[in-house]
Amino acid sequence: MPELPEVETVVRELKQNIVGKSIVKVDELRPDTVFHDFSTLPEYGKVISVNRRGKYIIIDTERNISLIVHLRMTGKLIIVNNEIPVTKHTRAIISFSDNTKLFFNDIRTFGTINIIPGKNKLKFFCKLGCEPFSDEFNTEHLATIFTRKKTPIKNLLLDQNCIAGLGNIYANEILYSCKIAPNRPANILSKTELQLLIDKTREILTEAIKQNGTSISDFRRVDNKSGSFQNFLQIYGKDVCCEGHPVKRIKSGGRSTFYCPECQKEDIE
DNA sequence: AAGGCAGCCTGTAAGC
DNA sequence: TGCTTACAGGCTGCCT
Repeated sequence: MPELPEVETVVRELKQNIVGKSIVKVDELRPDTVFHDFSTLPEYGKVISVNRRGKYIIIDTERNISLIVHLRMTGKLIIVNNEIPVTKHTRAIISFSDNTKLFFNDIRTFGTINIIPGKNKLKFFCKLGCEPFSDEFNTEHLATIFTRKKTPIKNLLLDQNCIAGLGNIYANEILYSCKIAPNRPANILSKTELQLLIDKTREILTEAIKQNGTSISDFRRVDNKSGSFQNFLQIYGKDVCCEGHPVKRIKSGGRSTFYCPECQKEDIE
């Protein structure tokens, strides 16, 4: 599942491959993939930058148009030349003037491409929470947004309006690494635990980016290669934790939650 | 207001 | 063997 490290991996590879190329057109092969408010699709010009915000990929162009891609669960951006055929999962194609193309393949069809005027970017992302690597991600900020939130901490880690970029796998890993039980109400976490949460979040995301992300089901890089962080997972999908304790699996916020009842305390230390 | 959860979708795997 | 069912999960929107 593409989460922050997987999206960051794609963004870094796109930077090397499409910056400076002119976008000729964007074709939608399946309805409800490409969204825009233009009466006719605009001229794009060259790609001037590729960036990430949360799990969104932002492609900015010369003519001040932004293509905002969300991979959701199974979306992939694959750089291809003319010889590689469209598959039944190809939802959209971004074509460049040098005849290379960027295929947007997505088995489950939840992924989207939004084409918006650059000036609307702030509005597009206005509800999104803080970036884990930003200064805004600090204990004071977390204490503020967690106040009066009795929701399990795991659910809040997944809430993109609180923190942008975490998904189910990394939320599990971060909480195990902090020895915090996933069902702990967010508002009872201590200042020390919040700091630990911040440190471990950055540590795990940094290592995952270094490993080009986690290919636990079907994440692929732009050259269709896999990431390797799945080899370093400590709790997600495991039967026993690294201390040898049995791992418990529950549903929280409708998602599989793996935790070690021995290591992850439900009470404040 | 806040929180919980169905629904969107399709491929895979398990169960009968 | 072949059908059915459960599951995976990011995000929106509805309901309580």
